Amino acid sequence: MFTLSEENYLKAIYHLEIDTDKGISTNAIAKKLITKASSVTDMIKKLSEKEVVVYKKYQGVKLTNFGKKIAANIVRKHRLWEVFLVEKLNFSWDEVHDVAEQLEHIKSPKLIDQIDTFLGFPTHDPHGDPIPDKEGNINTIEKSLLSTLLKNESGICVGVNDSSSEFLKFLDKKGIKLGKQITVLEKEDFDDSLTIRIDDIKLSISNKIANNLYIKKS
Amino acid sequence: MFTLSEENYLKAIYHLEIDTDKGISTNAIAKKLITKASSVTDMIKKLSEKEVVVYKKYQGVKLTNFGKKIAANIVRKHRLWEVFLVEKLNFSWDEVHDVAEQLEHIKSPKLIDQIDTFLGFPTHDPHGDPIPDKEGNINTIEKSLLSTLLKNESGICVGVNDSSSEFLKFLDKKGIKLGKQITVLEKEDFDDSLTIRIDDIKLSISNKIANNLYIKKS
DNA sequence: ATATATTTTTAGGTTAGTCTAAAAATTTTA
DNA sequence: TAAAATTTTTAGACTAACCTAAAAATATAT
Ligand SMILES: [Mn+2]
Ligand SMILES: [Mn+2]
Ligand SMILES: [Mn+2]
Ligand SMILES: [Mn+2]
Repeated sequence: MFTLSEENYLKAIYHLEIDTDKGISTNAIAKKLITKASSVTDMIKKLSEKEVVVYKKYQGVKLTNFGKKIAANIVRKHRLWEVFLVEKLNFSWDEVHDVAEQLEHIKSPKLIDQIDTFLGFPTHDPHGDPIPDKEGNINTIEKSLLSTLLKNESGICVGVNDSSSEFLKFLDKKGIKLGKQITVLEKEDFDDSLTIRIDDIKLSISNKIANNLYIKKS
Repeated sequence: MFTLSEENYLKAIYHLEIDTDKGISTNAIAKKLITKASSVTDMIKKLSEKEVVVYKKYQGVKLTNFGKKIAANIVRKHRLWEVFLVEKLNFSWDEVHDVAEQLEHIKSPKLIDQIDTFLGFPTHDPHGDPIPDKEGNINTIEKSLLSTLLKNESGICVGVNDSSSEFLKFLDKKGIKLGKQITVLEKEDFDDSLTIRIDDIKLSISNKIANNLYIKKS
């Protein structure tokens, strides 16, 4: 069994491994968990003892298959709880993350199974992120950052890169939701801002926004 | 804000105060929490600093009004989660307690409000225990242990005194559920066992059972 | 290639929450 | 009411999870 802190380290490493095949550096983990590198070294040694990570001094860490499974299960719980909060308890998508950070640590296999059933086996969370199955497998779909689309390309909005409350509220205000069709009408070389069409409305958005929205091209 | 451990101490004291007006002894708390008296003394000092209990050496502790409110809120969360698990997630009444012990510590006022609404503002948990309102008030009803009923008295089964999984499963097997009408047909002086009628079935139950079932006389 | 900068680890400390053993206070018994 | 038993507190230690500061290793720049 893993402590709350150990679970958070595993999850952090799991998320960091999505972008790379190399070992995850002490500093990267420290940054993600808002802690100190020395604390990370301590914890990594413990996780290594428990055989959830492989660690060689100065080389960074990698999750073992066992570690990946543990981590994926925490992510699974996190995302299922987020769906539950939005679908059943009237939370908005910018309110669920912090509560899910707590709920993901509840230990009860039956509970999460029943939540999954109750929700009708959802495949994605409210932010468009895929929900791992019980074995830890995830179904990744082909998606591109809106900022990489060319003029006249279009697709469906399927996810966010930044799921901070501020960004999500901003999207709400602009009427940008998952599932909406978006077409790039103009790209400004000057500041990389875009003019897009969504719901037959023209919208001008900055590069920062376009860099945090995922589109499934169509 | 209170730690998980502090919350468990507050809840333990809260439950122990139901049976008495006197200060709650160090040993009683240690027994309830399955810990050592010395640990209790340590924690009590901390809780006293935080003004949730009043403590004088060797005199036991009492919750302050503030402490009572905190404790009642944890009990509220515990019982609402138990209702949720039974009503919405197909848990049986003997499976919910341990999960609720974890869920009661989740910090999100909105979450518990929404669960309350989602459940239709239940007043009692699956074991017949009253759910405190947001201010910490509970609605106590007049109830008697089945063992105290006289021959030919009857009433509705409204609660259990022992909510261990073993006892609850035993009740399931015998067909004894909350809400059922129970009539005492016989009382044996010899071993204080009872013959009762429930659903037009005659049942013989030991004093130990009768001592753990609450009846609202009618 | 050597000096400089950065990253990582080690060493030593802190706090929360627990424990055992012993001392002190209170309660019970005779 | 004095001795015995019990309860409670204190003293000192331990572990998990952090921290700061310094040392060691690695990476970068000239
Ligand atoms: Mn989240
Ligand atoms: Mn999410
Ligand atoms: Mn319970
Ligand atoms: Mn209950």
